[in-house]
Amino acid sequence: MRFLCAFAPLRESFHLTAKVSRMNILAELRARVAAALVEVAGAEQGVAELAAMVLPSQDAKFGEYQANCAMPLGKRLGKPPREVATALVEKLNVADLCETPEIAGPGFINLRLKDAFITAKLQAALPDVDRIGIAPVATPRTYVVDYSSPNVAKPMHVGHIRSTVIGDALCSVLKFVGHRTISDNHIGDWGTQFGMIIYGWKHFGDEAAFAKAPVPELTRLYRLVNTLVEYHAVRDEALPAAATKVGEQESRVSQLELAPTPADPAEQKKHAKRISQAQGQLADARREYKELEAKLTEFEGDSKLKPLADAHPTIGQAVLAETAALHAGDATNRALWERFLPPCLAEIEETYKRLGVTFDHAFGESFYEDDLAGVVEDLKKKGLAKPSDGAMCVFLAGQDAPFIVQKKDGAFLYATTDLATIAYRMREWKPDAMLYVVDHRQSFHFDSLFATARLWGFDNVEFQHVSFGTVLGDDGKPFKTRSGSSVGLSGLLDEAVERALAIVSANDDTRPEPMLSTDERQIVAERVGIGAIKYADLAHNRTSDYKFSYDKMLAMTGNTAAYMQYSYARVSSIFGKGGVDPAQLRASGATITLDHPAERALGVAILQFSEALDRVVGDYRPNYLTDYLYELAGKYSSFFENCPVLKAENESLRKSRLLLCDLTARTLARGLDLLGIEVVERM
RNA sequence: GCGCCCGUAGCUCAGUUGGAUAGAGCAGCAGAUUUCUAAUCUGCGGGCCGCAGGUUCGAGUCCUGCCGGGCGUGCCA
Repeated sequence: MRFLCAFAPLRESFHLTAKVSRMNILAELRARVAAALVEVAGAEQGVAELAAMVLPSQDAKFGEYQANCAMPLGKRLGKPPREVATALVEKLNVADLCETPEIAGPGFINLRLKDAFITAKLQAALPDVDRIGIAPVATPRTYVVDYSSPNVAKPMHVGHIRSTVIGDALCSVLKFVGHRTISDNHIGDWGTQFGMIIYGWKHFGDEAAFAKAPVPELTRLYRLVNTLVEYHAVRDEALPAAATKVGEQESRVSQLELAPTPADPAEQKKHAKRISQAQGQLADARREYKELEAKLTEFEGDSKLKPLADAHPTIGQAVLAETAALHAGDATNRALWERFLPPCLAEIEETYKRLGVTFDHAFGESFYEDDLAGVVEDLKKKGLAKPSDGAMCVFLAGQDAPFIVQKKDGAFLYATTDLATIAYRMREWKPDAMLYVVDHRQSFHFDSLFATARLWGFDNVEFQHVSFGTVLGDDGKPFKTRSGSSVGLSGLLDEAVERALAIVSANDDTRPEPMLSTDERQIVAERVGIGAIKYADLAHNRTSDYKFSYDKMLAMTGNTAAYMQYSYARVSSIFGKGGVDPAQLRASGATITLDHPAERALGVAILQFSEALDRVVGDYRPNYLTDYLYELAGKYSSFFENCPVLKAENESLRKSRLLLCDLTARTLARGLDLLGIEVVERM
């Protein structure tokens, strides 16, 4: 399992071009600019790169898009940028899309879309109910997306949210854009944690408790064994090691303090800094020692645990032996494993059901059991793996630590399983890309894994560690319960829904006439609560850590699920209020006109949906989509404030605006759907 | 020690492969409600983008050094 990133994924521009979907406005403008660039400068000037410098404008006064390529091109050609810009504009054939391009500042080319073009595009999107006019990519790629990957030995917790939610969203977006996706939940069902459960069952198992509620019993065993193993590890290894470290730091500090003070002021400063750093490290070491000591004292004061620990002095090794026996085909352990696995999987499935997350496959680690020995053999045969300190290791250029594929006791590791998984996926699915949505702390593992896989022969596939940061609590430290254990996922969802219900009810109660029945409130609360957790996760840049806050994620203002869902409900309600059936309206031949600036801005925003999706795919960042949706909702609000719809001045204007509402609603709903968030018609 | 990541408004966070005057939400202040759902909207104040150099027509963004924080670093996943 991978639950437990940090380098940003490489920007592989050669993949970007292939991944970009069909002709949205931006892609079209880039193509037009590219053609002009060839005429002005010739094909050898890096046309694609220059054309990529057509970007959406940041300020409406510059039009909708701007081409920034005249400056660098001017540099290359040794001509004034404005002159180059003028030449480009002369050759630029965009009359069907834009007003006459304007040159501004040092050589920006500002492009303002024609109203007729906007309305034509919107009109074309109208009948396309599901895709809102977005055609699939011309050259689909095959993506394997590896996400969630919980450990079956213990309940899912807060650490699984990001992988599950981000992975699911990326899969949906990739698929919608037109790629082939294969989602695979690489469940941890074959590692050391199972040795713990097996050992626990053999010594502390309660048959009756298991019959009554299997998963809590297994969780109890896991926690118990884990505690006992930890006790011995702390007492015999960690604490002595911490003591040694304190001693080392003490002597280092005294050495530094006794050393003569350098005469040179700069050296003096460095010297003082070294001392203060060493002192800081000494304080850290002492604190760590005290913490371990306190842990030990607390444990030894526990009248139930201490005797158990004494009765199982070699539990750490015994657990590993159980794991090794399972891997070696021991009949008893195998039978236990087969007995324990189904209830664990059923429990996990419950959570996925609630989250609305599905997978094409859930090949756990155990699926690759039979392949592991062969993987190591092959690596040996190809000279990639060699023995070192009794283990089989792959030594990689530029890395101090080897990639260990087999332990000295013969057991395999997740490195082995991951390699077997890659081989399997390449053989069966022949993907163009393999995405691992796993937290940033495993970046070293994936660097090694990918490097090894390439050496092994899988060098014609894009490997991506789609890493993400940690979910933090209010204190800025990893989100934990007061007692220091990780927060269970299902409890987290419960609380979000509970709080959402209170908010929904309180709001509805303030109405002169409550709008929602008790049942409806419950449904809304479920969608708002779960949506809040998902959206909060997706709206943050995945590489940064973020603070988990119910209050913030459930807020009705700002970039939250509740606000987005509210926006959708508000748009939708217009149809009910006006007695308008969207399908009939679309078929009625009514046309869209753009008079008010707010209408125009909304129309352009709707057309830019596919650009947002392209950005998500390009960088594997769902927050680009939440940003887009938030902006779209903002544009709608502005439109809603300024442009009466049902009370429009005349019938054609009313219909035009209703069509804009329809497109907005569908875009919002589709966007949220791609993020795994459900909408409601009323809230 | 080495490697990776982060440092943006009082707080929580964005920042489109280097673009024009660095943006949201919250909090603060001032407004809008006989409403198309006010769970909303409008406006104001608030920033040596950690510090110092460098590259560039142009740097929050790229390079170097420093300061501060997080994570990782041979038999867990």
